[in-house]
Amino acid sequence: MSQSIHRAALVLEHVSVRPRTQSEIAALLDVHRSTALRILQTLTEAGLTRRRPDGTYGIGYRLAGLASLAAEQFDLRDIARPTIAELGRECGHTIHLAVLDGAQIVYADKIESAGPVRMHSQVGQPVRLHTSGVSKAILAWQDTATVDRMLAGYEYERFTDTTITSREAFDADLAGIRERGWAVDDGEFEPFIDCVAMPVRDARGSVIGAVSITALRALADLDALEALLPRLAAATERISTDVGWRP
Amino acid sequence: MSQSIHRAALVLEHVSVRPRTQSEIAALLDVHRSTALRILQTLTEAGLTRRRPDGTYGIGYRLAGLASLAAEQFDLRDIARPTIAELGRECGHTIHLAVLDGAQIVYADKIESAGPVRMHSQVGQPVRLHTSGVSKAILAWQDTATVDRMLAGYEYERFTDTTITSREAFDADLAGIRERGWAVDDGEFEPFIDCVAMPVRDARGSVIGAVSITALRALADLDALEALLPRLAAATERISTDVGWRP
DNA sequence: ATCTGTGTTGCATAGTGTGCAACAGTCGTG
DNA sequence: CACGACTGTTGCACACTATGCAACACAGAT
Repeated sequence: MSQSIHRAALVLEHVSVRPRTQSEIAALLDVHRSTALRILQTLTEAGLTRRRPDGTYGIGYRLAGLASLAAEQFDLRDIARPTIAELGRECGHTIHLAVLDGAQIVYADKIESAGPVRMHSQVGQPVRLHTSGVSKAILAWQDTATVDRMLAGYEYERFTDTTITSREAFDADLAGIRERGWAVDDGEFEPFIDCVAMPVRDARGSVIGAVSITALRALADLDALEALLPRLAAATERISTDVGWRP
Repeated sequence: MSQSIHRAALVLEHVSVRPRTQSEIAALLDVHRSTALRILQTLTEAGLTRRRPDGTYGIGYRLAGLASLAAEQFDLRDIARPTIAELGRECGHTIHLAVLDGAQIVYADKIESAGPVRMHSQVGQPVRLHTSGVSKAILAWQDTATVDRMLAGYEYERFTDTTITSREAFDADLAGIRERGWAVDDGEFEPFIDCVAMPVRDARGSVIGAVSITALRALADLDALEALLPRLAAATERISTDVGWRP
């Protein structure tokens, strides 16, 4: 590993939190002031940091430019796949990854269970917003304007006795999800198929996706699924960390 | 300057365009394969690059995370100020910088001319969309949904004989702007005050702002302002480059 | 089975990144 | 206004790290 490059990366971490003076950087890295200056000069020449008018160093515009250029490479699905595969192996149920994709939520990935039942959810297809755990785990943490936009004209079609059929009831459900940190689908779309779901966050803490564990009630009822919440929490925290979120 | 850190920055530039193999990186940097591997290993450990399942290296999620964390530091106004100040000195007229700010366009900065006339545009205030050069230079390159959203319910108030007073005429004007690359305000808000404006782009080429040169017609008519277009083009290209755009 | 290209590792050393001393500039205090 | 403290900057000697090399492992093509 390259010590100099590692130090440069640490500089970027520190200045991304807030702009820092050269002496602060020297102290944080435990190096001499002249060493800090040279690291900052090189990073600034590359556009990764910039010297602000007040003499502090902040993140440079080119760093944002690089992230933008590479936007197509950031596929949550790729990064989440090993983690949800492991979760599927551990608990033996169907695992879904869904992502917020513009104004809709789509299934991004799916780990089929080894059991006799196949869930008919399809990767790439939109998620039904009012019944599925993943969509509720995403919507619960979106701002009101986004939720309003996504639910404008939405039809709360009844599928089973537990289907939510009004915006008021849906909002109440989302409030409960925010409170406890996870969502459920209590046979709301198909009788006897339940799931639990938790959100995936990006670097800024915004919810960009969700992962769920789904099972036929005869194999694992909601209590059994809720017992898996610690594993689900570990998986979504791992995925969030992998895409840049820090607790 | 640190050669190692400079090389790391070059690696980031190259892999942001598209994912690359380790050997490609070695060739691009003109270093040994083992050197390229160690640079990539250090960047990957820091999350700035990541090794994809196919063995190539792309930009890492943490880089996007750093840019997100630092989003509040990216103030187009700060970066544009020296360039528009120089443009103002060179041509002796009033210079405006406007930015796309959510669903509106606002004046972000203004360089007053040394002449007797003061434009009453105010930094921080919204721009009148159908008459000003900067707003048209921004709107011309927004997607239809954005333009529709911004112009929903908009009142095309007539101020002078040249004011545009319909959405159809406005759209035709925007089409002309796209074709020639710059916008004008031909006394559309106040008689005898004209301007030319050009767009500012971000790293992905999206138009995020515009710069204009405004003058009293008695001092510089539209022909005189159009003669300044090369200087205006150089200024907007400089600002765009400074915020990460590459031709 | 063989060849080629790519990825990886341990190691010696070329050469770079480092800290130091000295200097310059700024700001607060008396 | 002078002084001290702190921060920023530069040239330089050298400590030590980043480098290329050789050797090896592996995958894919022939």
